[in-house]
Amino acid sequence: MARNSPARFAFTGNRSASNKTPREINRNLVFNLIRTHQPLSRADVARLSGLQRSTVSLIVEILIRERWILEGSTGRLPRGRRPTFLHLNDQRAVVALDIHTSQTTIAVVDMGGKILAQNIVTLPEDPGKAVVTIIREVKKVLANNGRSFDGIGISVPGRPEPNPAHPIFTPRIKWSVLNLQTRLQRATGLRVKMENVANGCVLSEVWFGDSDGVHDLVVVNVSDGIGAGIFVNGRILRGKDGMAGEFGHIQIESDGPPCACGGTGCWESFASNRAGLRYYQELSGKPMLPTFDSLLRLAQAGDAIAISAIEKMSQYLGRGLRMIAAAIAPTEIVVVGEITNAWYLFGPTIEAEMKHNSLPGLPRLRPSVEASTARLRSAVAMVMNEGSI
Amino acid sequence: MARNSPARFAFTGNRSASNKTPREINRNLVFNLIRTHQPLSRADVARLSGLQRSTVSLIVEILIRERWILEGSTGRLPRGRRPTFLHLNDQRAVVALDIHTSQTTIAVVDMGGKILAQNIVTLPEDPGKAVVTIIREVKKVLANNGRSFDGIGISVPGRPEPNPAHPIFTPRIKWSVLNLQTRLQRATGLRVKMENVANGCVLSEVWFGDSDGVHDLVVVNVSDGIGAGIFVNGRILRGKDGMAGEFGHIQIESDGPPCACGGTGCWESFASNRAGLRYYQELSGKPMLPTFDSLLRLAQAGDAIAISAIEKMSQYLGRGLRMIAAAIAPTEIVVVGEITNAWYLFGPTIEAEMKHNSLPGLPRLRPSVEASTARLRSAVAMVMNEGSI
DNA sequence: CGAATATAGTTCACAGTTTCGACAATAGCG
DNA sequence: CGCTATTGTCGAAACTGTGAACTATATTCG
Repeated sequence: MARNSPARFAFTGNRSASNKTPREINRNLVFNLIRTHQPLSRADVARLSGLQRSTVSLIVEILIRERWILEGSTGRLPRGRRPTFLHLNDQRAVVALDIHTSQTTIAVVDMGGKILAQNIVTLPEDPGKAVVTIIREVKKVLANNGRSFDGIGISVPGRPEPNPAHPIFTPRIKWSVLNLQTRLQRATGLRVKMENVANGCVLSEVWFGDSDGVHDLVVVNVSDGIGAGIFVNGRILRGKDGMAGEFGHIQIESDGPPCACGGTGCWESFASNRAGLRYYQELSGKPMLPTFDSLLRLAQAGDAIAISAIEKMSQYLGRGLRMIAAAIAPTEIVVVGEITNAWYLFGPTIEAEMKHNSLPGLPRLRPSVEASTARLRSAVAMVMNEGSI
Repeated sequence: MARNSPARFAFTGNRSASNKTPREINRNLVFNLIRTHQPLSRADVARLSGLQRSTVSLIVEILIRERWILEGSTGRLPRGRRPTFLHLNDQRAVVALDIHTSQTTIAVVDMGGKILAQNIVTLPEDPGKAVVTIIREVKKVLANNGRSFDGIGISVPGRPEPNPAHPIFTPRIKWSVLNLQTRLQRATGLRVKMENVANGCVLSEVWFGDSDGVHDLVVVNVSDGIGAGIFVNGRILRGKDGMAGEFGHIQIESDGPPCACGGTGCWESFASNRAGLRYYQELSGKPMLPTFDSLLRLAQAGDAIAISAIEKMSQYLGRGLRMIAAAIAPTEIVVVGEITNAWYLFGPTIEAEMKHNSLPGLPRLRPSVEASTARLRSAVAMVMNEGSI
């Protein structure tokens, strides 16, 4: 009656495989191993991938011919033939745009994630002029570098999913980012990719992170609003129209303040930078501070009211992260935003609030180090990643 | 400067591919096509899969030899050779267990999802006796059927993820479900798989659903508590220790009633069946009704207080679904539970509340038809699915 | 100094796949 | 009966990874 159960039937997708499929898979595997572990010899790659040395040699030959990787120096071993190290072709690079409401950074990043050049531009208020300025600056970068560029990656706040049915969900940026994408593409001839900030940071973590087993991860971007990038089962959870991860607009109190989204009591009304500034105003009775950085500086200087405001903001942050933990149960939550510049003021309160009354198995919490670097590096991942994440 | 960009580098996983890999992929593809679209001729499969007819023939030969599928009758066409229809081998079946707090259903389900036999057992309170009863009943089923069984699939409330670090999270079931799994396996020699109810319904939707492009989907199980199964990017989102989808324990009011999880103001305290019963008690001043079904019957009979209680419960359900929509942005939310037996009392209020102050792009909302069937059918998917979903 | 040992990288015959064109089987239609 | 269309099979060709044998190169030890 019982039957030995040999093969079962996995869902391997809806596309059929040809006899070229294994090469495609192994090519990706070899390249990604070199990308993340460089320098590496052919034999190293064979050991890490489980492929035969002969197969690795064939694939490496292709990758060299296509100028993705280069042969470098030879290594030294206790005995035996010396290995030839392989590494990424660092002549190939992308242009990275990191667009904020206040300022925009334009940079050159090589395929290994190294930032080779970087400058900050303040964009004009006028939508049309802003786009023109960006295009001009990008062209300047392209002209001033002898390198070949593989594309342009843009990190933007909001949700730049190209669905004509819904307007782009980019609060507080007046000009159309979608417009920018097509115009840049036409002006430069390069592939232009765009990603939400939080998703961009996820890509950076995944492409340049040192963890081999890429675990489930949520990146929470705390800024004027709060958005999250969700990485689960090896892919970014985008959802319909790219709207997944909008935890900032989840109602956490029924009698909360109104939000720009039309609702009331949204999490970001209680836990964003703007909420922190509001708390300071309410507690101090003084006029609203001009920037969140000024609140941080006050708190760092020991201002009791500023510290209280940050305390309150942190409590709500922790409560929201608890919500994310219950919904997604990631192994790790990474926080991005201005608050990471003074994490010691936030972290303990956030962690305490998360631990309070939560389900078992809380995720690790970690502030992003060098988030601006992460945003720029994400451009590489955007250009390289062909919709596979 | 610009470079034509041919191949990019997808993350295709960490395992290398051999020259047998395409066969494995195509075998799965062919089988799943036949499984979901039967009956189908070889030529049909070739058209649907994009594979050559010759390749399909080779794979079909294997599937027939391994007794997964059978050749059936021949079709009739306007002209040309008559096709031979292929269909699942309906002699192969699994045993399905649908465990509730109150009662347990045991059934025989063939690979096509047809329920061949079914009987309901009331389990003794005592943990040890309950397990013994289940094993006895399963053995009875195995003996009374001439069929060969591929395994046993069990649908349980709670989170039966096998992590020794955390106790199984199965509220209100006293005996260890993990214990049941190993003991059943030993007693029958069959592979025994277990899944949370909500995830099981997701599996049913995905394996037996008529949609080809399997979209993102969240199944919300409304019962004594509320749990959700999340299907995104072609896989179930399980999260750390299988704890993803615990929306029921997200705090939606800071001053809410205490919850069994230790927190306060959890969504399920406001929107579960128990909440509905509590509302009725509060509004009527009468003692607590014995079952949720009795509340439904009162409302169906026109009892104004019962209807009010359901109204209140529905509002909170809608609010929570809005939360799920913001977090996951699925294309569809399927509701499972007793409330689907009187959906007309709940649906309109839930939908109205969801629409109220939500982000653009709300998911479709749909009550599950025949949820008990879905739970039983999920056993097939559990047994067949080798961790690929 | 030379042999032994060990490692890196290459070569080649072979087996597993899909593809693609050719072909046989089969049916309807004029 | 011949024409056309469709299904299913066959076989050569192309692509791929495997695994053993082989070359290249370095260290160590007698």
